Amino acid sequence: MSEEFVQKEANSNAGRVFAALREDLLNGQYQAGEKLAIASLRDNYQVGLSPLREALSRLAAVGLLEQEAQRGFRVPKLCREELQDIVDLRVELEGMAISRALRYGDSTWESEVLAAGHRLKRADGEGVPLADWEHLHTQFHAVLLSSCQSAWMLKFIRQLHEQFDRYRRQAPRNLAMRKVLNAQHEDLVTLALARNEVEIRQLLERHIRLSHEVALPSCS
Amino acid sequence: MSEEFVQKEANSNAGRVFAALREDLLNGQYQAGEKLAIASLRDNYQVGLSPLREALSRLAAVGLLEQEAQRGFRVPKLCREELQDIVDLRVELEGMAISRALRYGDSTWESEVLAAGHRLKRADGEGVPLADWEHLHTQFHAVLLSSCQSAWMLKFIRQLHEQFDRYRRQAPRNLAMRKVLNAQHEDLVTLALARNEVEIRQLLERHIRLSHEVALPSCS
DNA sequence: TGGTTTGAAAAAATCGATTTTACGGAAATT
DNA sequence: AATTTCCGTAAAATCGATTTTTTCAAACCA
Repeated sequence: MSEEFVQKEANSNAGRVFAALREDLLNGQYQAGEKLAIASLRDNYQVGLSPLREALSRLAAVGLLEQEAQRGFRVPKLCREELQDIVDLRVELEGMAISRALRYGDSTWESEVLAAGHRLKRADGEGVPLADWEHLHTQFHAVLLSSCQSAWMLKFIRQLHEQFDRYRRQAPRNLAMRKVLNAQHEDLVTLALARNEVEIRQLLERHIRLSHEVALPSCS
Repeated sequence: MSEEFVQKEANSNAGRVFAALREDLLNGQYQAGEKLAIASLRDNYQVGLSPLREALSRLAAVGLLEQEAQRGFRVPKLCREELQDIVDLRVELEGMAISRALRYGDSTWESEVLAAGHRLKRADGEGVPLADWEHLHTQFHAVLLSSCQSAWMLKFIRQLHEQFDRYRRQAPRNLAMRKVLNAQHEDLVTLALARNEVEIRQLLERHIRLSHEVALPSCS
């Protein structure tokens, strides 16, 4: 997770409970479709109602929760059609972003891509907690596109990744595909440093669509 | 404005103050860069601190406000680079959306496009409040893309329109360009009903980039 | 019996008071 | 004279109590 992000959320109860709830939602700690009992959240996360409700409002605003007036908050359901929507948009937006990232990326970006790829590969083994790998994986994809010079594109892509992770982390482990996906991460680094736009776009699309296959079983 | 939207926001103080603040922010009631005094907002909008802070949190989550921990909320500045970013993304996303809208739109969609175009044209005259025209204009563009079958694309486009309006509504009136833009709305209806994908994509891009010209003076 | 009304319990939303933190100028130190 | 420290004011953030709304089951009526 990026330092600014931690910094930004760490100084207030509202920020802390937002980050904690977000993490738990992405990890499937709450059932899809489940209604959140505000009173028990208050106890579990050790905060008052005001910061808690602020966090819930923010999560609803970015689509990690649904809010019905006077009826509280609930976890959105998972459905095939939405997953397909998310994947197709990811392909389009990340395709645009990677092209621009290759165009604008400087040598600092190159070394960050290399470093993020290395950290991700190193964490692939057995002895590393899954949560750590997830963070490094998220960060790898973020760094890869970070030099695209479009703040709004990055914002939307980040939001789509969050949504996608809700699906992927619910799906059963698939070791064979995981192996292929990990190999693709290494190839992405190589193609990025080589500034091979055509091939990296193709590979990125294959990568996203393969992730889709992995995530698909999470829908009902 | 769509019925669901009104319905959704109208039942709670948090929802009402969110809608009201959003409207005022889009209309430039608050200076770009200005820090919002929460206490006076409480008086102006006649609500307590809890629903007010929920509304502010939501607005920050969608980028209509910036939040610094322990330092309250402030209105984001307007800058050329961000406007360019927003416009380029609008061209890409709305281009994708209009193609899909033509593909999936049925006869109900056709009549909605026709109706929205008619209402917009009728409100073009002198005797109609600007706020009404703005709503009809927003709705026209929303209806045009509504049949694209991608909820996330529509969500992002809506967000970009909000941001873009912050700029456009600050810019001085430009009657000549306004006339051209209004004519384009009529052509968009014609091309949509004719399902002319190539030409409507070109026109939509011209329309967006011309709006950009109109909005540009709002920066600095 | 099927459907509607009612009322108590539960949950959500809101409020006003309290606590915590940032801000800005004056005093003090180097 | 410039920088740092201190302290009072103002603002933001949080809390717990209160109000409002929903829920659901039992009672009631047709």
